[in-house]
Amino acid sequence: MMSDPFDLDDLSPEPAPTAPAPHSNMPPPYLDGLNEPQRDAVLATEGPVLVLAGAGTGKTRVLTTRLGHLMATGRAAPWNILAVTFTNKAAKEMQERVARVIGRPVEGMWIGTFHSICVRILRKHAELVGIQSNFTILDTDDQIRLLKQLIQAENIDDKRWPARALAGLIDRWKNKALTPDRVPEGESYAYANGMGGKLYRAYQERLKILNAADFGDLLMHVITLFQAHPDVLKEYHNQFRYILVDEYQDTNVAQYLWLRLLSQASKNICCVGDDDQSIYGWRGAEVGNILKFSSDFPGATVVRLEQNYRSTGHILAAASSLITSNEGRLGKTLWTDAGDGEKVTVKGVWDGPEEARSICEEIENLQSKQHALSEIAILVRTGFQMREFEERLITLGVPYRVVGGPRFYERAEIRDVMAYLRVIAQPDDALAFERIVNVPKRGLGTASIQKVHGLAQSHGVSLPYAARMIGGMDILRPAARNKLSALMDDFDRWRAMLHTHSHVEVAEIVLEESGYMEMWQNDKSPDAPGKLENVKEMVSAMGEFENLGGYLEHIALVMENDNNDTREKVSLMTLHGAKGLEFDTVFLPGWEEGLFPNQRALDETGVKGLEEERRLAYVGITRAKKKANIYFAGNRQVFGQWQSSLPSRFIDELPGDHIEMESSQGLYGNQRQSRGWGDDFADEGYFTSGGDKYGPGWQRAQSWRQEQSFDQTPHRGTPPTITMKPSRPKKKKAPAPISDFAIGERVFHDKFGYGMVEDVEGNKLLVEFDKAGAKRVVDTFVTRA
DNA sequence: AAATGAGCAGTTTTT
DNA sequence: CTGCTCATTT
Repeated sequence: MMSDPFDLDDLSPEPAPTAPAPHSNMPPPYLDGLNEPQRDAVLATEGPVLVLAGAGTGKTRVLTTRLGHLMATGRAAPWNILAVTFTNKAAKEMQERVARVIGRPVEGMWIGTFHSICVRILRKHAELVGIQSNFTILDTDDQIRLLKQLIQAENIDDKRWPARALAGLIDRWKNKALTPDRVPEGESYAYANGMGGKLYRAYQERLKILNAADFGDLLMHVITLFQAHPDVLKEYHNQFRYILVDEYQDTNVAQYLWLRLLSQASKNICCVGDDDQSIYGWRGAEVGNILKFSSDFPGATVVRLEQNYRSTGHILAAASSLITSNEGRLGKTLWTDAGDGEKVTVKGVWDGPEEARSICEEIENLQSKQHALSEIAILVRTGFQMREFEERLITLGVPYRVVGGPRFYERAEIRDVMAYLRVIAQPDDALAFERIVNVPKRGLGTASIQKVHGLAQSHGVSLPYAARMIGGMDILRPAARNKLSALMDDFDRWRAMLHTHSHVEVAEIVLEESGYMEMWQNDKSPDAPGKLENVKEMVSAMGEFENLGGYLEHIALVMENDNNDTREKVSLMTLHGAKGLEFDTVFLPGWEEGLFPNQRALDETGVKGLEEERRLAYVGITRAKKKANIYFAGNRQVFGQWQSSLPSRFIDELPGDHIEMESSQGLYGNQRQSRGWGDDFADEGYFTSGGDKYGPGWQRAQSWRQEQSFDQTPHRGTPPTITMKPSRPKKKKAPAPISDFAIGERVFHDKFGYGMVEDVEGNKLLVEFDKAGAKRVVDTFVTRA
């Protein structure tokens, strides 16, 4: 056992600060295969360290090896280490990979998201910040509903001043760790003529009464706690000797303060990040944090990881060159020894639908060449772009998955079930009670609940408590009163069952007896079956938890929708969702001015916004291991309006040597003479800003525009779809197997819902869907209804 | 208290 | 063109 460098059992309780490595004459085996800077990053254990880890440079490997190294050399016991991430996924991955490095599961190490670690700390010291240890965690939905009540209580027109806006404002304050009394005077005026601050204060008061905290509070309360109670902070100083932070470029002010407080004694803080991949500025992330790391943490060691193990040369060159257009970078140049590979292609197409056809056709092509679908991704800038790809993929019968749709726990049905369970677990949970008091419909509408609210207020009791009181009073109409009393009795009965039944059984009984399951069973909408599935899945997942409380905490903070669907699928997601992922082949559609860079980002934050969009482009390209395909369309339907669009300025910024310009078939060789586009756009002054305006990228885009020599004026209603349609060679496919669906049959489709088969052609069906209208679908995508 | 219709806004997203 | 909220009906 002495030969095991990770033998933690031998650790003395007070590890010597500079314990020698177990094999002092020989580098420990876990350093094998690390390059020079990676080793530096692992071995620089003491003092502040910033690891600038470019895309695909082995960041996670460095992080986990570093953790292993700290333990192997006896510098720290697992519980002396705090490792913070942003997402549960990242935390989980780190946990697993550390286990792999040290060859056994890690126990006692604090690995988790900022939020989950804060909850852990807060549960211990909640009273010191004015709440109780069993506080509930509110999500955005609860937050909005609560704020709405407060806004209405102040007689503010919630149409003019939506609760959403106030929630955003409060979030921004919390992101900066500004408690109500620290909000700058002027900022209060950003909402309802100066009511912002007052409402914020009222909201915080209300949360205390409800014994609840929202996501922002989790961090802010811990900061307040540490600032007001140095003795508590000291406990954590003693415990956390080494702190590691992943994705440091995404931290906000509050997180930065939090980290500074925790690291101020040991100074051993290691932050890993990439300023070029900072894409969350709009939600409070401060690129500034990573840019000023060295001055924030004096004496910091900075290590750059620049050797990329993911992509081939042309891809890296294109991305690197693009990102140099940004100012104020820490500077990094990715390189690879993997060879040039294929150039990045840039392809112009006529319009959105053609873009979808072109990309999906290429995907079919790759599929026929035995490329794995799981190694192909379509990365869009905004959600609405997904639709045309989905439709196209469905028609072609290419399996796909949408990554990062609505979170599992954000779905209405999941939140309903949670609310039921919360009311059972915590009888005074007013928000949960309010959510499900009339779900399913029990004749307890807003009018009745308003009266219960009134009673609760006048007696200073919780809403559920007042609901129980009101049964013996003459406030509600008898019908409503009886319904409410019956419901309250049900709650008591179900609660009592927790002593005699397992929590899974109780959940099943509650959902059955409350009529909740029945409600969805009777629902004829296309997504009702899916919702029932989700509910069942949720209940079965409960079995993995000891008790209801543990489950509720998990679902509030951690629940992820891991699709345990392992079928080969194309991934469809936003660029944001793609960060940290990689694929052999990546399609990047919609590189058009206004869409990408997004006009709104430009309007709202100007150059800052533009640079963030550019980083997003950089993230997009660097997801590709072997091939990146960029697309732009000349016309696009946005909100039902056809608009002509210009190729993105990012296309102009790509280096000519590393890209290949393609044009859609049939768009070449048009007889008509160049007029229109190029000139018009020049007139609009689009290409008149910036230095290298007439670079190779411009010429390519320009010549493309000339090839599109249609009789078309920009900004006109509908594009002339007629003669311009490129005549694509028809694919010759083997005759499709005959479907066993018959005309007139009722079918169900995951996406389009219920419908009737109108026609059958091979394995493709023409279905008239009740909601979605007529669609062509492949028979394997529908089931008999 | 539920069912229709008008009106309107409409990025990116984790916890 | 959606998909949602709110107000007006029944």
